[in-house]
Amino acid sequence: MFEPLYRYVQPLATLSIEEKNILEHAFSFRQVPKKLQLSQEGKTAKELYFIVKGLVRLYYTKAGEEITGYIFKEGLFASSYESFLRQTPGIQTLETLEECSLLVISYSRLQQLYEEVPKMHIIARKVAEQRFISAQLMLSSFILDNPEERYRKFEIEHGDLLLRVPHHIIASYLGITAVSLSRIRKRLMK
Amino acid sequence: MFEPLYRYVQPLATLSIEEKNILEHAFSFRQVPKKLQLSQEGKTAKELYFIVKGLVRLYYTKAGEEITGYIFKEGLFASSYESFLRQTPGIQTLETLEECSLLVISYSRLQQLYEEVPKMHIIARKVAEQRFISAQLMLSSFILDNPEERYRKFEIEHGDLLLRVPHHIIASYLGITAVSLSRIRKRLMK
DNA sequence: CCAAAATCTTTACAATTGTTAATAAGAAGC
DNA sequence: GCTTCTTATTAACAATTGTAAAGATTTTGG
Repeated sequence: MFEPLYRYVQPLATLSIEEKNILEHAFSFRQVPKKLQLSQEGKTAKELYFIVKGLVRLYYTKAGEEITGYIFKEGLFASSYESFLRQTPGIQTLETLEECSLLVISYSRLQQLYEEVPKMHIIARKVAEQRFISAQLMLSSFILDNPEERYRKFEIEHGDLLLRVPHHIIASYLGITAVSLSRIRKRLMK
Repeated sequence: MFEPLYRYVQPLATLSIEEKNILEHAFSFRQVPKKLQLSQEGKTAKELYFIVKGLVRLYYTKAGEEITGYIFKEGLFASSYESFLRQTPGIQTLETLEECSLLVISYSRLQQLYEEVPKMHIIARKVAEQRFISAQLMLSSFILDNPEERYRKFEIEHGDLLLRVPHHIIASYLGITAVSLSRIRKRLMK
């Protein structure tokens, strides 16, 4: 159950058996159904999730429409980070796209974990740095690439999601409409 | 000289006089001219900069054109983060837009600082988290807003830069061409 | 198993942006 | 001071995207 988490954390810092034990008691396992909202727009996100199995998406609401900001896969931490880190109401909603197996930790329990395992600061720093690099990479794709190029890169990096996730969700993630995505796909077929 | 740095770090963690002393010896002061490249595409970024005075921009090169990814103002840490954090060659170039007063620390010296002042892990974690939130905010503007809205938000948040930075640089930062920016500005005048 | 909802594609038209080129004004360098 | 480079705007046209609506197909839920 904890193997995927260790596979993620291991390269960031080496944990002793004792530290691993504390870690395992800090997280709780939770199985959740599809379409469950883990945190909601306007509310403060109280938990951080590590995805053992399943897909979770983060979205914004604009003019009644849901605009996807990120799609979290297995083996990643997922959260409405802005709200979670600041512990203030945010504008993001976190919702499962599939039935999910999650490892869950609350904000307060995480702060406690920082005290108990100081090494967690190093891990959290590196996780934050990685997330920042990943966000910057996505950002660069928006200023460097046009929608078609962005779709092509998505296909290469996350081709599996094209079969697991509705296309209108992927379209909004790419910053375009479902109609435009359909046109791009048709264009690239030939 | 170190006041702007403390103003930034203070809210993240309280430093003792001793820790401040170590910090001040870790950074060196450097005055640099306009248009100096602090780190270059294809090379590994060796230093992290805190901007005491001046402006620095980070850009990508595509088809011979410079596409701006970020504009760093006074009171911020600036670096080609991807390259600096991973210590591998990156695709970003960091260049001053004005004459700058900088506090400089090398990668190796920073690692040493982590050892000497463990509290630096906490500070670095929070800095990384803030940068991540800021990158995510920019990202959300690309999927939620059209270029015109993005410009309006830029005007509100960074209106001062419209007078300090050439518009074609701001245009590429907004993900549009200088021509399109000029049209948007004209449209909004009326 | 069936009705309702969700998904994907297509069409037609409007709006916006990109591209290329030309011009004019301003700043920088010698 | 003069030339050169940079910057900002505008025009004209092509290409792309957005919007709205319709239809076909698939999936979902009871």
